[in-house]
Amino acid sequence: MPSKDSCIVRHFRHYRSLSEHDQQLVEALEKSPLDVTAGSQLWEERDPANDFLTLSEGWAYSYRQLEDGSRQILEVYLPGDVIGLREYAFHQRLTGVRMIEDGVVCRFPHDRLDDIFRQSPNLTAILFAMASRQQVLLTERLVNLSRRSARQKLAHFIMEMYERLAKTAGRQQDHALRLPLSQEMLADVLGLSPVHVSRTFTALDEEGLIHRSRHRLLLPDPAALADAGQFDKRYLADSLFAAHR
Amino acid sequence: MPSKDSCIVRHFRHYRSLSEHDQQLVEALEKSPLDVTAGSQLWEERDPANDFLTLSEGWAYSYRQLEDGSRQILEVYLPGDVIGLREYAFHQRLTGVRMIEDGVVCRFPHDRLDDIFRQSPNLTAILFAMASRQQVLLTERLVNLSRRSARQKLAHFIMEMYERLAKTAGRQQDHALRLPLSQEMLADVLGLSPVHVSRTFTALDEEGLIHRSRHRLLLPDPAALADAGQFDKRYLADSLFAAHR
DNA sequence: GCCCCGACATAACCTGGGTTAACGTAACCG
DNA sequence: CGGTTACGTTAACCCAGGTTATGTCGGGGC
Repeated sequence: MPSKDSCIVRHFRHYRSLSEHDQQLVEALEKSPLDVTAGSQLWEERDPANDFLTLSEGWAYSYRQLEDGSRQILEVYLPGDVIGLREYAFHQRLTGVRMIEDGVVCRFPHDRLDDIFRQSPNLTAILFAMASRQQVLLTERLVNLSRRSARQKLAHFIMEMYERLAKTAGRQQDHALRLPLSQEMLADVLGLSPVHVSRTFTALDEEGLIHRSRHRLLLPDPAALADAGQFDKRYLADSLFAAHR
Repeated sequence: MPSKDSCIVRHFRHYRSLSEHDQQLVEALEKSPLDVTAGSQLWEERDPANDFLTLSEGWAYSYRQLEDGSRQILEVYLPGDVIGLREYAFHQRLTGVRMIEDGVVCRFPHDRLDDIFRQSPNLTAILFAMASRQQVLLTERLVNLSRRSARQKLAHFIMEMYERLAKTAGRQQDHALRLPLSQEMLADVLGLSPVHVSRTFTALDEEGLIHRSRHRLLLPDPAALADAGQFDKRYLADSLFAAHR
């Protein structure tokens, strides 16, 4: 038993406090940690879908590969996220998942989720909240993709990452973030070409909205960047009332 | 008690069989049916989010209104769908929802869901499967929006509706569907301008991939249309194994 | 029968971002 | 320390789809 809560347990606690029994159930999900290296494939489209992953360390992403060779990145996962909830009702994976950097993951089977449904309505609600949150993130990404200009897309995505990281890392109000994505990956997230990502980055830089050095970004004025990207953080404000009874 | 199952109950049964008690729980969700007219707003962005809707009759859609006046339609709901699962973990609505045609809906509070979590792991799994399915639909729409041409987008959307309707209506293998959406709404679904929807419709028509009369569509060769839209129905193949134990 | 109105069609013109391709630059490696 | 490789930059050119504007058609009211 770890002296400090794992990031998964912390993620669950974000929604509601856990009973002793709940905590044991959650910790059981992390029984078999697995080291994975940057770029390694956690699963592939059409693989049988019988389990989920908890991401303990490192970043990951899910994507769809299209017939014409292009690729759409659907979601970027940070430590603490549960991967694969999407495919609970499917027998095949519909998306691939890869690590962005070295990290640690834990697999647990769909059946384990059914155990939780039976044993803890509290954890069930938390998991439902996580699914809800992921759907909302996806919704916002969809809007970002279809209705915003390249400049807005990039600004919005940076702000999303900035806010999500602030939450995980406990409010790093330092106006900076590490974004370990290549411009090619950003292009695949935002539905742009890598070339145009570069152009847009340069433009934001020249306007003084961001400052770049390697994979580190400085945001001199996050509010201005949020404005440039029509970023409204309400969609990240997920929470759950305390369990009644 | 209705002599025939309601479409909600049928939707639940699609995933797994229901015990007597389960069925009563589901039917309780439809206690207060409400007639609603075409175009009426079921909820608005920023409304307090304390309940869900079951859609018993008619079509509905959810959307986001952007600052610049444009609108993105996120999802089209058909009879039997549960609306609002997305916002379970939020206290505010993040999207508006409107009826496309006259219909019947039933509201039930978030708390009712917690009751279900406590009383029926079986129904819980079904609801989780529904959330999973919705996330997958959203994922596919996202890919459609960001990576496909206007022609592909329209063909894909028509095929999606064709297949979804086939499931609800019990395989209407008649190569036809009723699509009660104006071209303006289609534009807002597909991230196109109404003008270009018209152009694209005409093009598909001239190629003989579809045939139009009012809101009725004929698909002389669904397979060809699916091909034109890179439509792969795997993402609609949601199901759940029988409950074990 | 005439007017109105909303939904769709068609054409001319414009633009944001794609494409291609050449070039810089940094990290790594033998 | 020169070569390789991956990643980012910059510029020239192009096109899918947006915009604007005008026209058509069908249905409802009177």
